[in-house]
Amino acid sequence: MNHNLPLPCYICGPTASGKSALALEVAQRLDGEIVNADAFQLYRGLEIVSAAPSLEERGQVPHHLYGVLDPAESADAGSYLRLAQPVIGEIQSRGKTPVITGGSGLYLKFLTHGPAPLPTGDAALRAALDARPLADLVAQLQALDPLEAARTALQNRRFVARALEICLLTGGLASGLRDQWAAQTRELSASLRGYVIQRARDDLHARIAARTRAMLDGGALEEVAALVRVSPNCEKAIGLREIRALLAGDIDRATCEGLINAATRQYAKRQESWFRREQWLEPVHPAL
RNA sequence: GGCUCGAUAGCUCAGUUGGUAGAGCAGCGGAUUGAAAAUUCGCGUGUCGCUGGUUCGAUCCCGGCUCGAGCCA
Repeated sequence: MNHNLPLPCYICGPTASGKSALALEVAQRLDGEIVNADAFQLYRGLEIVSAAPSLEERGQVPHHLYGVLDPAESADAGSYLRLAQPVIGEIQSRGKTPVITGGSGLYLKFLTHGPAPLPTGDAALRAALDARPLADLVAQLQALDPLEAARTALQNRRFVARALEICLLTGGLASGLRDQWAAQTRELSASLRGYVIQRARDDLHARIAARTRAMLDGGALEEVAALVRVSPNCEKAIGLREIRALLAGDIDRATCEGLINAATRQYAKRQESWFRREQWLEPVHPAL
């Protein structure tokens, strides 16, 4: 590691906690540039629904990796890492501080702790695995890699299929590869710096409700209506399904708003769980 | 005004032939290294509308009251 390069600064927190605004402040103070770490703000044409920074905000400080993917493309933590690393390196090489901000915990984790030596997901294999009963997958994983099976939440189809996928793709043991990564990543947190925004639940929920309303009033319907081809990956953005149902006349506006709020609150809760474990993050409690 | 039905968790409701009650959703907590705004695990949070009566014991049975829905006037 080159110690002359500015160390990145991470700004984390649940959705609607005010990450973009804080990142802007930090970037201005540190002479930095902002790098997106949000799985959905990567997509073009999803700016409103994904609550990406406004053009006005982007004008104040250079922003990177916003709207760089077509909605028809799919992404994953690995492809994000390959996208982000050169951008971050380039910012550092110019003597600027990368201010990395976003709510996608797994993507951030790839950045901070590196990828495990595991194969990329294989769409065809996944389709084949998805077609089989969970009990089958569990039995096969237990046969191929009993240690991995013991460590896996066997009710979670995703996790079982992924573990099995690794074994089948590598012809080896998923558990062994994961151990390798765990060993090399143990001391990394010490050299990281970053902040996590923490807000009282009531406050966060109020901010979520206000933001949802502003989205629906501010062009989200038109944005969703304009989406043509959307990858299964991008399809999962909160708000897409709900706004489509509204556009189709299946639900009314109040119902749509309520559904989006609930989904967003649940997402925010999962994010808080994730970031709570990242003990290297320093909590920040913004004044209202 | 009369009759009927309903009133149980934050919401929608189930249930107890009388022994203080349980589902879904919401909520809360957890897991989580290539789908992650995904996926998944755990947790019931309650003056059973109010008030008398019967009973060893009432959320349940009976009377009255209040509120809501419907029907008849």
